[in-house]
Amino acid sequence: MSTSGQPQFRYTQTPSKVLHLRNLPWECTEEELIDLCRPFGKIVNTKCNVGANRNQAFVEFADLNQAISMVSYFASSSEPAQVRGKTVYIQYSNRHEIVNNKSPGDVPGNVLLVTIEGVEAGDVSIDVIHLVFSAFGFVHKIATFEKAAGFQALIQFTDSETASSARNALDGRSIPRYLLPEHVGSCHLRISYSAHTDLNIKFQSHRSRDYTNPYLPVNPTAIEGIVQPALGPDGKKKEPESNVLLASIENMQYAVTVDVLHTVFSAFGTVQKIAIFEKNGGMQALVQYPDVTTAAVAKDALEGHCIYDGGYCKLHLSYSRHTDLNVKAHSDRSRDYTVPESGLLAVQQASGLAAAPTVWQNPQASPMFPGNEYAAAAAMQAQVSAGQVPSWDPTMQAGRQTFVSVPSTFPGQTFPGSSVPAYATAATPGASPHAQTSQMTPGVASMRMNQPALQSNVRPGGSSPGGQPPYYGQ
DNA sequence: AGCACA
Repeated sequence: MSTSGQPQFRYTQTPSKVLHLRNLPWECTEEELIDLCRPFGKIVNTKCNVGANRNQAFVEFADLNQAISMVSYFASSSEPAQVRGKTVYIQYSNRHEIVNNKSPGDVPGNVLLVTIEGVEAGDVSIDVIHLVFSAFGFVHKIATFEKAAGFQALIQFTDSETASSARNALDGRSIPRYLLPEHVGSCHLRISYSAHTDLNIKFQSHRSRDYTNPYLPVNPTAIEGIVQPALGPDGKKKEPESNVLLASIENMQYAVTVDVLHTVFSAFGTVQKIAIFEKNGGMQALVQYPDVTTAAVAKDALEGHCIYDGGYCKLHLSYSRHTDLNVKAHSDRSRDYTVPESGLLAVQQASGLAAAPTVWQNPQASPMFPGNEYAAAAAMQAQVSAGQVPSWDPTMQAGRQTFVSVPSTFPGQTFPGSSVPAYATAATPGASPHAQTSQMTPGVASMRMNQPALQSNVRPGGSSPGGQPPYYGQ
């Protein structure tokens, strides 16, 4: 192996339509780069701020001859190539195309996604973050959260120019030591752009702030130092009740889709919204009912039971801190049943249930969250605990079905004497068998859906469900 | 002033 450590520079370089530019001024912008290169041809790609000093760049021309013309021009010119008065050295790159130029996080926006490496959430207060980023302009909102990647913050500026200046100045830098606790070692900021334009901050808390709205209520449970979970009679932590249940699914041998969950949870009342997300390699879901009472009944009835026989897809339920999920109306990871849908609408109206378009609070919730599930989730409800951050993956949209059938071929799925479809459809929110909930007690092997009601409804997808009712074994 | 990204 060559271990000299000295790069072997080639003095005769193979022409490439990609040019390597050095000695650029600090944080040279793409615009400055393009201004320099544009006279020689069509620029199809760039990569700026490359190298340890971020003073190198690559430019890719559409045509090799254009690159050659630029190199040739400056090779024979008495005036060197310059940016901001600095001489720029140009040579052919040793690669022939620029790859992976712009990840989603490189597309500028007014909201930054900041990962603070090497710290825990408690080490960097939101006030410190605010202080650091306010140097570049008015910070509108901040939402912080913890993810596998570390402690992260979404920081909303007025515009992408302000956000860019903050990013350019702070990316890769560290928060000044005097702002941090003693025990914190290095703490580098990794900054990219979020796809968000406006964060949805519900409370002022130690996790989230909205500096544009001083009257926003303070979330008492989210204030640092006041977090003291209520204790139940048995002395165990008692989580506050909620109309939204957090379901974690254990031993998930089979697919658990939004539709499966809707079927299961509709047995206890109208399911308004569902969001499925991954957590620590497992699967969790948030299920929203209209009221706490219904959620409580569902929680008690379903806790510890399995969706499928054989101990598969065992449910564990707790109350979420959410009260109103902000989810895509139709995706394979989430569903908002309060949003009228063609086909559904007719059924709902026919059954006397007003399809209330006013309930659709978040027409903006659908747009792209390119892979930034943490970001999307954070904005969903900024004060949410890290353990309950829903996410969804809009990239999965392409292959989604409107209604996915419950698989009908689960081994060991016993349901004696029943061939009744397991479907509670999105069209049957009113068909929920409250009257039956008393039967839905643990220990009962089969906890059936309201079968007549279910059968009376036609699924929008039109296909005949081949599945059997979910089985709630112990 | 000397080649990114995963």
